[in-house]
Amino acid sequence: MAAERVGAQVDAKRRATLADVAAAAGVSKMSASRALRGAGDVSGGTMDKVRRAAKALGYVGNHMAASLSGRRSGLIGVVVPSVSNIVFAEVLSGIAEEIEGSGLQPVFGVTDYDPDREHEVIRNMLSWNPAGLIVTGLDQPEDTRRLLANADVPVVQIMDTDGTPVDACVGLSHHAAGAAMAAALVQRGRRRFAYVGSRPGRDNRAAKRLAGFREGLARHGLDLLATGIGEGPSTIRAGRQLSAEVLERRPDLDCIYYSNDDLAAGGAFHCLAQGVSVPGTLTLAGFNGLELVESLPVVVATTRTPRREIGRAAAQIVLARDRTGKAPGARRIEFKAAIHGL
Amino acid sequence: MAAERVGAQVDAKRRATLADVAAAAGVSKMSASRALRGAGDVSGGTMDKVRRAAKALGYVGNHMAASLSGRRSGLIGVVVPSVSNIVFAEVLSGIAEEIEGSGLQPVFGVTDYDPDREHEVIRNMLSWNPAGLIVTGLDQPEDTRRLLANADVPVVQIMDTDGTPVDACVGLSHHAAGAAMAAALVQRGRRRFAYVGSRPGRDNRAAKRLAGFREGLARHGLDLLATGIGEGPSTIRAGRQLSAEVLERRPDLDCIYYSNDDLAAGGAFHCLAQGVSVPGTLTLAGFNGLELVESLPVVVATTRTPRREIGRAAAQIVLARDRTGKAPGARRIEFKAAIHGL
DNA sequence: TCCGTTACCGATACCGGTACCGATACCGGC
DNA sequence: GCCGGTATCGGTACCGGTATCGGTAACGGA
Repeated sequence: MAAERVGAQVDAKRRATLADVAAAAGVSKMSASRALRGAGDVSGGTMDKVRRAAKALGYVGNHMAASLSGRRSGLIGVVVPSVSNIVFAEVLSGIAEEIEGSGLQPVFGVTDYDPDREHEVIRNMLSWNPAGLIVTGLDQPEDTRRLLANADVPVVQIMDTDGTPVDACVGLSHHAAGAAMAAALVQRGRRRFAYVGSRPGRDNRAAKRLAGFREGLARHGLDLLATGIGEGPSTIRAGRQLSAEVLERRPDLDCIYYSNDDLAAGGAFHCLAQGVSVPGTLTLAGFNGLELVESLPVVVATTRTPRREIGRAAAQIVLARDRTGKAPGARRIEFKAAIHGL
Repeated sequence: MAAERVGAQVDAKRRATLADVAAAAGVSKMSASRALRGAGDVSGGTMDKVRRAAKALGYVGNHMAASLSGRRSGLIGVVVPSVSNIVFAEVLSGIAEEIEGSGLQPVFGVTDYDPDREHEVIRNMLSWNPAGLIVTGLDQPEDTRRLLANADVPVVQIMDTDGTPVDACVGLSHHAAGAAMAAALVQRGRRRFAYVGSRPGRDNRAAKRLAGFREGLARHGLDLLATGIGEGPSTIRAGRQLSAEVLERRPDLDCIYYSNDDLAAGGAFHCLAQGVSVPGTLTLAGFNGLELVESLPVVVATTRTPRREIGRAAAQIVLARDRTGKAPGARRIEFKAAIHGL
């Protein structure tokens, strides 16, 4: 008894389907499908009969069905350790920017730096059979790598290039970044170093930077005089606290290298509060090149990382593969990390 | 010629399907399906024959098919104006936290504060027929509201409660927050106010705060003596710059209210660099309660907003609806915004 | 012994699209 | 008037799962 309402919402509740649109336009499902997605072989007349019908019915389409039917999925999986970290948020932002208008949608999963959860999240992503997968880091355990390798989708590992990607990678060498910072600091006359970081073992890119940093120091016969390692997450507050502790233990330091800019900002705040002259008496160096650090009222060194660009480049690789089918394309994109504030 | 390899990967390339698993386990697709997702009516024996087969084949499943077939979709759409803004990133984080383990995946869209793009993004989300939609803000244009209202999915509008939600909303009253901050500042003896914000017209929650703030001042017969409005995004740098400008025009100010904490932090940095005593000579007030502001070496007032909790609450509403089918549940959750630093 | 339950399983019909390929109509050229 | 070609269209068979429901076997009670 609701069947005669042809032009209106087909049924008070049920969403209009392609079949409804086709019926309303008086053509077949196929023609409607072709017309709506602009695939060839449709006459102008049919075209706008269908368009009109679709609009009248408020047709929305169903990506699920489209993805199941055609091969292409329209979803791109993004796996990051954390979203509340501005660094990854900006990567996401770059990805979103790049795929804007491509018809793809980013779906994300958060691992919280836990390898098991990462495995689970990736597995879950795969079951959406996405057009591509962007995952953070290069050091997945073997079973996760297998999972990625066997999945028949482009996989881009981001942030890091110190290692061998499963498929493609976009990022920078953290080892080199650490070493470069050490070299630059030594060149500026710094000799008495400490390192401040947090949650050892969770973020192995930070570990690579530290390793590089120590090697850099070692090349000049130097080593760290102290380290301050926090248990909690890398916050400004933690940076402030750890800096205070480390400086109390070794008041003779002339430089602190932080595992990231949040901690470094905390160090700067500590120095501002204590009247320690930065970078004169004490030089501080972080990592990431956050806006925060670069606008501080004192100069703090940092390594700028092109987060948005990494996101964009990764998305580009996926997009390219998605269009060309299976072209290998870029396998490894390494951005150079510029030191700022020295 | 590859057909005889039964126990191995079915075909070098093609992913194993449920049918493959079922065949390998010697049961029907249905039994395999039931076994794998733990839906009742499966014997223990069948259960692990299937489990074993699935593991042997490296079966991953296909959410697309499941979502198309069953009614439930497994995707939850999140629409935010920006991800690189830590505020929204934390909301995302709360959402991800809450739906962890529920089998749902968040898929996000970025509107960049553009209503047209928002409409497009929401439309696009809808075509994934998600289990729910979480969109930022309460002030969508009429056609977007219709789109949301007609969609047969739970819709939660977040961040704001000053207005009428399409379905449900979770957030806080920005108008009240602005007014409360004005009252608190006046009570602390401040009289000569300026406002610093950016990009007028883009962020209408900021506009609501400003309106509330002015009303709060008006209640004491006061008004803003100056405003500094930036053209670009709200960055620390912009805050620093705008603060300098406003103070140059009106050196007699005793308080600046910022549209958010990023700008306020910039103000604090300006004061630190210029040796202006904060909050003695000049009181600064921001909005959001970012960690950054609360760990500054000077005290800056701010309104704490429960971003992660907003995300969680919104996700909870969607989850509840998803399980119970169509229970109305909470329609409006208003968090109180606490002032900090005064 | 027979029947009603209960527990488990499988055939079938979809879900809403798209790929593939065959059908039809219309055209110009011979 | 017939033929081949081009431009459009539609029928059909899926994509890979799940809901539904009917069927079978095992089991307990009368």
